[in-house]
Amino acid sequence: MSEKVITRFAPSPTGYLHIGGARTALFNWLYARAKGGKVLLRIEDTDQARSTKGAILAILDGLRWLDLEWDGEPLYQMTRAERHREVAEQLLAEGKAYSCYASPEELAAMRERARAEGRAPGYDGTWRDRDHREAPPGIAPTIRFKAPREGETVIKDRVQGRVVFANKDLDDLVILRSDGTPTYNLSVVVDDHDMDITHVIRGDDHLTNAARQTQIFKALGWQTPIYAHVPLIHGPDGAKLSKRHGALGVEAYRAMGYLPAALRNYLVRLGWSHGDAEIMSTDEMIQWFDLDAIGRSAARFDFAKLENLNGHYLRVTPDIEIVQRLKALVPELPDGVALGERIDADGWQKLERAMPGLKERAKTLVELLDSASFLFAKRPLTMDEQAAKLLDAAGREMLAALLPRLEDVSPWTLEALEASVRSFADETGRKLGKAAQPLRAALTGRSASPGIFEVLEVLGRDESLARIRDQAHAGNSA
RNA sequence: GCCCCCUUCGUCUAAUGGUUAGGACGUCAGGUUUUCAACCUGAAAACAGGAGUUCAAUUCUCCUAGGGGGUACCA
Repeated sequence: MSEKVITRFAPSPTGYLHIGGARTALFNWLYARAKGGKVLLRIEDTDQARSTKGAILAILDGLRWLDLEWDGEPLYQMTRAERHREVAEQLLAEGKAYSCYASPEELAAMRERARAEGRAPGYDGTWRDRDHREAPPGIAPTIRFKAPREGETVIKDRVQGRVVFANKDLDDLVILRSDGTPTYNLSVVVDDHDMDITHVIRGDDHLTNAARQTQIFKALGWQTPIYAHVPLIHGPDGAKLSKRHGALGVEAYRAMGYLPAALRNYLVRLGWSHGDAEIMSTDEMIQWFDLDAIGRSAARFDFAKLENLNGHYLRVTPDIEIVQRLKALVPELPDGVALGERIDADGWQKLERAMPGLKERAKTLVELLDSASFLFAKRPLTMDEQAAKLLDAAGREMLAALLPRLEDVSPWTLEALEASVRSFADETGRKLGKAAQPLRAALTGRSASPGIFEVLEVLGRDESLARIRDQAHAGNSA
């Protein structure tokens, strides 16, 4: 085995890349990068009935979006089925495995009986020592691993510590299905060995599997990798993650307008910490990450904190990058296609110019886009409830009075506009807010927006004046 | 049922055999302000319960409770 650290992320392609999987991938990636090693990607598709092409694509896509590039080509475990079968045959030949002719019905009955009698529902070992000549005809057997019945199996885990399983509690598991395909526990052992995996970092739902795999490693005379079983992520209510709260594919987070950097930063702090560090760059994560600082208790998923982090990353991301991300995001949104058509080249330019004021205020890209909608709105604007309130008689009167002042502003720059409006407010004995709020309503249709002078400037002279006239005049005719 | 794991503010977590148990998010109250955010200041907020070890336990041990995972010809 090489000295170099080799980790692997090994998702099964039976669904999207969920948030727990994403964190596992991140931990594997970080550890490999921290130690100057490699992360391999292995698609565990030995269950052909449940694996789908779409899931594989979603997983690869999710990892790329999170910017967790793996080393080398992804390995599809099924392509190694022949090798797995060889190892199973070897075990069989060495008397460390045996053929089992029990039918699914018999197994179900066996479990039923065990439950009724209050025993562990595992396989009872019927065919372990039974003569093969008693095998029922026409039945393709499974191959079962002959697990040790006495003693204990100990796993030394970098997160969980020393965990001891009594061998009597671990039954003889199927390593080769009756159709000759390998099952998970065999494939994992063979591939982890053949791929020189040094560290297995995965969810602690695999803790029992670690014991079974250790037994197989031993039977094969191979050295086990170093294990690190990370606690799972729960939903906000402490229960298992469900679709309603967080057990979404990473693409769902992308569609909700989260930034990969924010999601990574959020996930790395779920179960791992480095003193009081909260916001950290990827380089810092790599520098600081280690297995020993991973906690042993499950964490709950908290959208509020993710949002806070996302807001932070939005504020520090360059404007042009945000525009690019929005361009990529828009088609994924509900009504996104229509929205995309409404935003022309000029619209995207306006968006970029308005970005400093917009990104300051948004928690997600979706929210940002929504607050930018005034940029693309067609006159006459529809007013939301708050905006309508601001445009009462006094508000409209103010606009009518302010209008000629603005018409005289030249050049149409933020500084000149601010000077003009401020002097207007001064001279007419108004607080700035009394002028700014109706103006904001007229220009954006809302009561909250980026700074009003930025809005005027980005909208441009003609559009701004037209929007103000719409409201000033509407007041007269009403 | 059986096996395994876990338990510090609402949430993520830090630290320690002797501390005012720290930080962050969220909440609340102020400040700033053209709105909303952001930002600044402050506040409330935790060692699951019970035994034991010890001069001393949040920290070590055990038990209980609660939560989670596993118990497939799934991974």
